[in-house]
Amino acid sequence: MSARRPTRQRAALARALEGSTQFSSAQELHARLRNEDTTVGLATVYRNLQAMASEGEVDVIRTPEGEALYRACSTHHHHHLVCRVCGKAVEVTGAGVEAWAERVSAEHGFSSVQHTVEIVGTCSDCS
Amino acid sequence: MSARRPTRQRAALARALEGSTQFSSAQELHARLRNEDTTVGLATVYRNLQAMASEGEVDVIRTPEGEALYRACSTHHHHHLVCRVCGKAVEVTGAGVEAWAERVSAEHGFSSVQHTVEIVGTCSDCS
DNA sequence: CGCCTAGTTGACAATCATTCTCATGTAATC
DNA sequence: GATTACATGAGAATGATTGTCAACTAGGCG
Repeated sequence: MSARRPTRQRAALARALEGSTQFSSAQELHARLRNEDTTVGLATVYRNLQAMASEGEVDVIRTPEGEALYRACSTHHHHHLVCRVCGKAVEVTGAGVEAWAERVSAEHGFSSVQHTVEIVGTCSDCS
Repeated sequence: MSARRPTRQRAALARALEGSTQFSSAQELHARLRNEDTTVGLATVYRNLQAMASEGEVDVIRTPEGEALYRACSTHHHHHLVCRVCGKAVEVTGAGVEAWAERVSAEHGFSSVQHTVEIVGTCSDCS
């Protein structure tokens, strides 16, 4: 919970994340920074992404291939609707889903549940 | 879509999958086979797992670390409630969730949608 | 302002799951 | 039994991610 120290690298990474509404891989973010003025080490990108994720500042999803994708994210609980072609992501909420997850978990005696919901499809621009 | 050829290795893998109700990684399955009489190459395990997954014979989920886990699975559409401690997995269905996913997708102009829902918690035995 | 200390960084090696390569094996067909 | 196309296995290759460790720097202190 210690306040992390603001650094040039961290700021650049945050900027790169804010600059896109789509999910990007760590590698992409690293490359994007490299193409600009700022140079940030790959390990640093990973470290900060991890830190930001555990602070809830970014969201993480996984491609079917298992690669992690990150995106700056508002802090309320929500899920994603992702275009499989262009990667565009829309945040969606669903009170019904939350309730369903709770109920199902309780029915089976599970506690401390978390859930992930990802919807993948083809958006109107790409179909 | 060609019928795959039945082989000793494929059968052994199928048996290993049937033998457990929990999700197992490809590495685990490979090790389990190795400990028994049957020896199956790691590449073969991956190849068959992949083939079986695309035929819908097994389900695939990903650990938070990105490792793929497989499990023999009945063919109807459903989701999983997984214990984060012991790995026990319960199949759950939720008509409400399906409907919600459809509606949300349509609202945003998405088509050909697929969705994944995973609920992770601590089961009664492990809490 | 100059110094100290602990958190940060970056280059690169190391890991680890997964995929690729290609020579060899084998099920199905004739 | 001969043929052929698909399957297998050993090991190399890949590629994302993590670990290592010396060099760097933000912030507090005098």
